[in-house]
Amino acid sequence: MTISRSISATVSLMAKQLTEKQFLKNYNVHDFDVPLVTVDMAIFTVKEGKLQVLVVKRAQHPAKGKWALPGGFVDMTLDKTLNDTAYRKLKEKTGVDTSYLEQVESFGGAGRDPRGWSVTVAYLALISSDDIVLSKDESSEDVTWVPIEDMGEKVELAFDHDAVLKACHGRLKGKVQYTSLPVNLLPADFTLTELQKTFEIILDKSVEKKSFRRRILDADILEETGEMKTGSNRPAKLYRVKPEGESHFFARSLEGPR
Amino acid sequence: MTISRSISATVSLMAKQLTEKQFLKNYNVHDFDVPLVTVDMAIFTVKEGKLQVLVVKRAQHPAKGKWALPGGFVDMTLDKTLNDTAYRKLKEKTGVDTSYLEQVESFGGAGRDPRGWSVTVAYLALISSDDIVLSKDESSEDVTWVPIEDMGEKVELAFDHDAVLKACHGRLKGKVQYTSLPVNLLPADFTLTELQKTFEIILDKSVEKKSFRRRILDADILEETGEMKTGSNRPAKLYRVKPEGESHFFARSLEGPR
DNA sequence: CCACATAGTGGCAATAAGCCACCATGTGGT
DNA sequence: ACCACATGGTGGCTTATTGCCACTATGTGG
Repeated sequence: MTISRSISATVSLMAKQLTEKQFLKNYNVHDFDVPLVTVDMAIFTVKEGKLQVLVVKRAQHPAKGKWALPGGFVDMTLDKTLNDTAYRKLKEKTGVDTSYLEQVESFGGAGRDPRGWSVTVAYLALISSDDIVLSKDESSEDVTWVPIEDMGEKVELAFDHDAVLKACHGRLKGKVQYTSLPVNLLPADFTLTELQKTFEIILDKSVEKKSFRRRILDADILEETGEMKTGSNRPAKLYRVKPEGESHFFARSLEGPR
Repeated sequence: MTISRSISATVSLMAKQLTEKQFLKNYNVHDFDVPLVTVDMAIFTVKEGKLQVLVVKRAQHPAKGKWALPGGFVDMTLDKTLNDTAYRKLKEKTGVDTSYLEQVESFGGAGRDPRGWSVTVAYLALISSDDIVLSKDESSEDVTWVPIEDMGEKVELAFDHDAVLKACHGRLKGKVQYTSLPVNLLPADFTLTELQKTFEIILDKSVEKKSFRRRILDADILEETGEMKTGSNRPAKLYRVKPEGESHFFARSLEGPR
């Protein structure tokens, strides 16, 4: 039984605690109020023509001062489910309380956090950049958007958050191939061209205009607002997502050029 | 370090322990060896023309005597990752140590287990019924296969395992639409008709023969063994999965008849 | 008032699935 | 030995969906 710790005062307590836990486990008795589980999330938005992720500078040890995905411990007094934790964290960091949210994968192991065996449940969130109200001052945390292409070189993540992010990014790219997910990255009203651009940014490749429009329109998930987006050149029809038309699955994936 | 204590004697310790944990959490110090996390799995096989799931009769409280999905606590002394736990559990229950294994979803909440807030990481496993060596006596647990269609009426699951199973079954059905997953439910060598039947059993609908064969063969994931399956009527070519041809994704989903 | 950029469409080619009839080749009964 | 039968396997057309690309439509701004 190895216990390495800097806080010497707790060492003796820990030893006893470990055996108590072991004992309790053997008798199938558990009623702890602090599950050793965290939720970490990859919150995506499209800003300045780039897919960006929200990262937070850690204010506490371990990895103090390093960038990490937003997240934290499940709070059993506040959260009834894991989803509650995810929504709470999303709200804390972005001010957004309704958005696309999806559980992606859980990462657990002895090596991923210096504090020992831990589990994190990774979530994917998509929000419109319009909705963001970054609460920089609120918790005096440094919060910022980083283009996904800059991750790894310009910004390095603590713990195994690079793997967590990779899983979330992979899920996003995968789903975009055969669903209408990207509508969740746009404001309520948008043009088809804006939607197509969003697809292209996520897939990092161009999409054929006619095919794209047919696909989306035939799916019958959008409705015209009646308004037009005016600005430069020919105005474009504005669309919004039909009620309950949120997540449509297509029979074929969005292919690239032959 | 002795672990000899009666359950009643631990009650008072429980209160202190909670505060110790709270203390530790506040200082971001965690080094417990018993994460309050379980892994539960839906182990599928196809037997007697039916998709079946492995269930275990619980030998201990809570839900003693009720059926449940196989699973259990992460053992930090044995498991380096969550996948290790899953593989260990799979081996314990079926004797199989290599098979298709995939993490599906995590379920966490205050209400899912009477012992309190808990998290389970659900896994999906596919094994060939040939490989099974049920270890009934080993842990004196009652272990049995149940056709998925009998779940709910003939067999009820403890905790929220019905939801866990539903998620795993849903994942399986979803993936079978556009991958070659079912090869993992067959023995090493099989005929195309056997593979097609497996698809049909999982999807619970018939699949067009020619379309199916084209799809699989064009994907170039199988190779002929050179042997023929003889038995009744015209013998059929035997195939096996090419090395690294395990999980092929198709551009289009497997549709039913129009 | 005209060039231009962007919105939106027509129509055919290419791809992959559905459909179904037909041929191939064993086993087993007489 | 032979033939009915069940199952394996294929040819070839139809249908559905996407790719392709040129062409038309309609505003803005000089």
